[in-house]
Amino acid sequence: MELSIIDSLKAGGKKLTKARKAILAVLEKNALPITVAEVHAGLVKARTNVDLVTVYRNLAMLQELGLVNAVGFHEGQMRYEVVHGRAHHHHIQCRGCGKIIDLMLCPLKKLTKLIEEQTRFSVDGHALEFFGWCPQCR
Amino acid sequence: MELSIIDSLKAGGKKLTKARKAILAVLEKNALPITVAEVHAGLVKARTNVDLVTVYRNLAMLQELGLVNAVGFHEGQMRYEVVHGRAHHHHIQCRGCGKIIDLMLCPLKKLTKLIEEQTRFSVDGHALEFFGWCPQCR
DNA sequence: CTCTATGCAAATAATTTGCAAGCAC
DNA sequence: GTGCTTGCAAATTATTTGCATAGAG
Repeated sequence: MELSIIDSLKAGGKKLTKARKAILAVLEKNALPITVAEVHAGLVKARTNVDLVTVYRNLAMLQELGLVNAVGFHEGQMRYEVVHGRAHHHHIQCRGCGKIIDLMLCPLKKLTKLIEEQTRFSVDGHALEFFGWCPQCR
Repeated sequence: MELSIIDSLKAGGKKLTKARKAILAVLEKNALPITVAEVHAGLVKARTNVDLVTVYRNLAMLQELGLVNAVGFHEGQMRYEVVHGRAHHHHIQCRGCGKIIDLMLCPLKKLTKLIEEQTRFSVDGHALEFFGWCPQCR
């Protein structure tokens, strides 16, 4: 059985602050991974005053606890999405307009085993993103 | 048949300068993807004076021509590797020491087709990196 | 000789750090 | 009350841009 977000915070010795509730709310409202600036903008729009630095610190903390996922599209910045309650998945981004779409698939289970045997690493994660051109941009 | 690096530069209307030769030499000496700072350090060590800005500009240009590949490990900076003469492949990085290893495999050919059908994107690339702990760090 | 490429300075953008005050538990 | 959290200011790091000069073809 899976811990709730709040339980996971407690288990990590973290407090449930106004800032954290608000940041999680913004992330949960957005299905797709968003930038730190977009999280912050979402907080401002919700009339929640949270410093940008606090957003950075909490996203890093939530990532350590495994509650959010960092996604990099080679944009010069990271994007974040909530993990909780969602199936493992990947994304594709349009090189034209930057649009992102969820891909509810992952072909890497078997491969991970193989890599562990070949490299002697213990593999505990992977990043997989696709790039291309969306119907509007191509 | 594949164009040589020099021919690819010519085809792109680019000049073969001392800086470019030196940057490509540094990249070719390193089998694994290296950071911009590491490219620059390699130039300095080879007693080639090339400004860091020139390194940035040339890596961007070489990437546009498809001669180098940008790899992101969520480190806050990009890494680059030469494409020329190498088989398509991916990497794994140790979360402890940062060590990178080549993985000479790619399981994504069929999946790409499927994604194109499902999303109506035309897919022209992907990024796939693995993370874990190397034998020394785990 | 012409047009691209480079160096230098400076700007921008993303992210991190230090420290005193605030708030959750 | 105590210690984790936050805000604010400032530092750091990565990357980009403007412009005059240098160099490849």
